[in-house]
Amino acid sequence: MTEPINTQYLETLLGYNARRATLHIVGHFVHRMAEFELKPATFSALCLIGRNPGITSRQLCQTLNILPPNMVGFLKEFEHRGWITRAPSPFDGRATSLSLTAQGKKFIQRAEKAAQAADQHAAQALSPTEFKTLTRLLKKIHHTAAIASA
Amino acid sequence: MTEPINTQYLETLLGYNARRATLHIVGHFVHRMAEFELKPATFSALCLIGRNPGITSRQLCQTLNILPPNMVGFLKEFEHRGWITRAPSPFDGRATSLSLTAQGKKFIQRAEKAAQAADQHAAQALSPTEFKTLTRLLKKIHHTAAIASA
DNA sequence: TATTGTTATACTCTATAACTATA
DNA sequence: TATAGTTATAGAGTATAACAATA
Repeated sequence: MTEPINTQYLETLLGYNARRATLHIVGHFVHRMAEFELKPATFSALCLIGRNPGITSRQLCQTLNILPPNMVGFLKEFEHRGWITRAPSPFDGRATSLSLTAQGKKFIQRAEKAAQAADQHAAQALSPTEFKTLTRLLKKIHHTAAIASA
Repeated sequence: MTEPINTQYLETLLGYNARRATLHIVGHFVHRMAEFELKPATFSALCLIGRNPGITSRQLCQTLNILPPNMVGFLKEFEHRGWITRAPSPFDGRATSLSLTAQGKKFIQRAEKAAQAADQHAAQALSPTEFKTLTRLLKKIHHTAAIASA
């Protein structure tokens, strides 16, 4: 060990801090959600189906910024595990209407509790007020993208 | 188009917002830094070498949480482009001591300006105070990891 | 002609195993 | 015996091209 490494400049950058913090938070998430075999993308997709019964694959993709070919495997897995059902959309014969099964509802309910616990654990250095502030400012950032692409 | 998608629950989660915001910020970064052919990891590595002359590959890896095999290609590229020099470490015959060349210093100086501009552009929805608050809270989060692993 | 869901595939990023030379 | 740097390679995550069915 020689001298400590100077990281001061990098830590003035929003991008650097955002990337490092997200790696930390997602790391906790993946660790805690391992028992559910859910990762950020699959967890988010299941949550959205639960709160938006009848949502189509394309709507899921647009909302989560996932490309359609990469969603196919997720939905196949969800169906295979008995968490979702696919029905022809009543509005569009090309689309499929996604909903949670009773089993899927129970499962995601438990997973959502674990996700919140993972959040809290990853952000244990923050006060409740700081947690809320951080969440609000992050939301503000990624909502810029949604407005810009509308 | 049927009804709008409800994302309210997901947006209460720190992990979801952090991931989406970081994808937004890093997206801007990569776009703006394309002319320099630098991505987050290579940019950070060059910044650290610039501010820590004589740093070793291993120290770079530990500081940036990059695995040694994945650093090899970066350093090879930096050397090939004439941005860094490698010298045997005076402290340890196994290690190599990294420094920027005059050309590398000029290059990273321009790149750092562009990185700051990318940051500002990605966070244009935030006031200067909010920008500082967000940076501070993100730093607090990923510093937890550093302390926990010490 | 455009869009949904899909297959196949390529590319990038990250991770593991094993080697060499030095400590 | 342990560590620094390296090679080769495997695994995720993400991206593009092209197709059948429907609009």
